Amino acid sequence: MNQNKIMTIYDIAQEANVSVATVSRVMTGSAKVSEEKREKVETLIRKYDFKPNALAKGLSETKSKILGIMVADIRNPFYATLFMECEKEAGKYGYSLILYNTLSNPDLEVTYLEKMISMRVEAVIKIGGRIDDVVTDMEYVEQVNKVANSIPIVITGKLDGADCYSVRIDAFQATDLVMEHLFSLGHTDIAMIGGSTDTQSTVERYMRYKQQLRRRGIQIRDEYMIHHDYYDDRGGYECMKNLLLLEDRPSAVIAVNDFTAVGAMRAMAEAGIRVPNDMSVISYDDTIMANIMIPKLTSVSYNYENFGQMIIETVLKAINGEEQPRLKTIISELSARDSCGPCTKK
Amino acid sequence: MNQNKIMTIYDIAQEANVSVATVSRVMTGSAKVSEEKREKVETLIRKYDFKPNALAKGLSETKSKILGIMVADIRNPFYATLFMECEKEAGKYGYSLILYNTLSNPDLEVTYLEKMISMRVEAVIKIGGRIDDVVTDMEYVEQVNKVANSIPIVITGKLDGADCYSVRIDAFQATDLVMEHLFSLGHTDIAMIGGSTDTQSTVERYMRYKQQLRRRGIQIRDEYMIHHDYYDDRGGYECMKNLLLLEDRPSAVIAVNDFTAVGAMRAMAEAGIRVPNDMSVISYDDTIMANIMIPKLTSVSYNYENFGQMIIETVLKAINGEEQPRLKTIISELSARDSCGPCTKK
DNA sequence: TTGAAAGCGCTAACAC
DNA sequence: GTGTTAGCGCTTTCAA
Repeated sequence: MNQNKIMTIYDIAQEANVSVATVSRVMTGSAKVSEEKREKVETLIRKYDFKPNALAKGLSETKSKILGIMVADIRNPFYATLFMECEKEAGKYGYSLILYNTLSNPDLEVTYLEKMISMRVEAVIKIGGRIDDVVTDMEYVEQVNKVANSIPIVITGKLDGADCYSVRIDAFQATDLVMEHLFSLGHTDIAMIGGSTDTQSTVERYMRYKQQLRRRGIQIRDEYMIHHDYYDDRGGYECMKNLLLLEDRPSAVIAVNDFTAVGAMRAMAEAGIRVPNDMSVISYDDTIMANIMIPKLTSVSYNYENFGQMIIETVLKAINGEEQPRLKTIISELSARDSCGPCTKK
Repeated sequence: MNQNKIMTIYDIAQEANVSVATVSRVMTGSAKVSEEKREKVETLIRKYDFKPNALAKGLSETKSKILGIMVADIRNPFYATLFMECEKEAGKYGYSLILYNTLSNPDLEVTYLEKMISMRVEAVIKIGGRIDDVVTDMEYVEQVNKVANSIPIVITGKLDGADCYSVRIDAFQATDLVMEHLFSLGHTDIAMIGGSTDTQSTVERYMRYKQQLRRRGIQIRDEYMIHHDYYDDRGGYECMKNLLLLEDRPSAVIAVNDFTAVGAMRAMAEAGIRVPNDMSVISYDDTIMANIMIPKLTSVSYNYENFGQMIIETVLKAINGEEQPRLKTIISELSARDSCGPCTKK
């Protein structure tokens, strides 16, 4: 195995007694070629299973046909699903995706950004991560903008001085869905748990949550809002532990993502609290986990396929220099399942 | 944004009054350069934030510094985790990963294989997928071998005529762990569910399961072995539904992966069967799901970090043409958690 | 040390 | 239609 001479168009051209230009033409279909020569060339291509060198092609055309995509952690089903949809859509246009996991490591973000530049990816897609920090780190934004200067960047977070396109979930609309669902079930004592105060999308959820309570004339209780640095099950577990310390417990709990809900439900199970009989749980993202839990989680759902398509569409337009809005918005739906029930609190 | 002239070594060379060769030398450190010129060049590099074109570099050196990786479905935490570890390890050596999801679509597998060749990835990593089919599709293997002819391929499945390197889990050893654990808890009526008869690794698990029963003089019952085409929670759910139809139910159930276990546990919950009091559940892969379930799943665990490292190590050696075994083996450990208990069946 | 120039494999402008 | 050739941006002999 390994090493049986790799073919080039020169080899093909020679054996076919034509010029490399002709070979190139039949490969790309960029110009007319006589039936006869085309036949000959195509036969050889098949014979040798010739695959043109994408690096050379990329170099020559100054387009790599590669997109770079950075996610916080591909093990999170939210990211994985979105990645897949992006891949599917990008594939239709001949693009391949280089994936980088930043693991929320600022240094890695920068390192990877540089790698992508070197690789001459035609656009970078950033899903989550530092760009969504509430307090904008100007130094970082500057880094990003330096890149954006030559390569289009599409993010799923907020903009705030960053020179990118944004395709993001409308956190307000999503939260309205949650609140209305809970209200319709008679809940008024509602808590919100998980998520960091550093993350814009989280902050917006809390903001809207408070607005909605206020609108209904329901008192806002600080002890019903519990943040956590980690968006994993541990975070949810700890938040819920704290919540359960309260004398007057809520009848419903909103978790900022499925992971958090999962952790919360563990804490509840340990405390002998039944979902949804004793307490309702609702969350965001509608990942695979929502379906897996017992009871199944009611969760805010996005049309991931649309989401991915919109990202890629934005990428493509940006690459082609087409005019388009800087900010596009994804609206959510509610996947009502089994973790929410009527308010039973007297 | 977009387009402020991208620099090349020519631009740098010109402004520094040196030749491109010199610039190249300071970038790669491939040869001595006078302190003075080096300074000048480095200053300019920093000034313009110059990043060399990886495509040109790749073309020139005929090495892309890219690895292609094909997984069945990145949404499966098993694949996601392994991907991440590979990325981490590959990054140490300057490699980036292009990820492709085959979604078990044979056509896609071939398409992606071709893309990788074009991209001149230095090696391809295949995790799961058709190469692990029990009945070897000779046509497909031929396809693979044609690739392997010029690019090293590392798989996690069986070989069987495929000209690749394999880093795989020892299914026998893993299953021994499972059986011993169950035996030690007093179980003898043990079922195995999920997984397709088309998949080698699954078949091996069933095989060893039977061997172990036989060894202990326990009767093998066909109705205790239920296969399913899908390795997801639905598969597990349906298998368990069937199992529960039985008059004489097992006291413990082995699921071929966490997903299957999860689905099975749903069916059990619906039937009012408590885990582990009424029935024990154990599975393979120890993904995030194992930790999330209530009760937490006992599952066969691999050291994913080692796994990833071994894959990359194999890749690297293959790229460098170093001699190495065709088959390397990953041994498993058991993560004992809460889903298995002593046998309570009278 | 340093520079000139060939070469990596492909595309596209140009001339025939 | 078809071939020649000049890039694309970098590395690496080969001389000097």
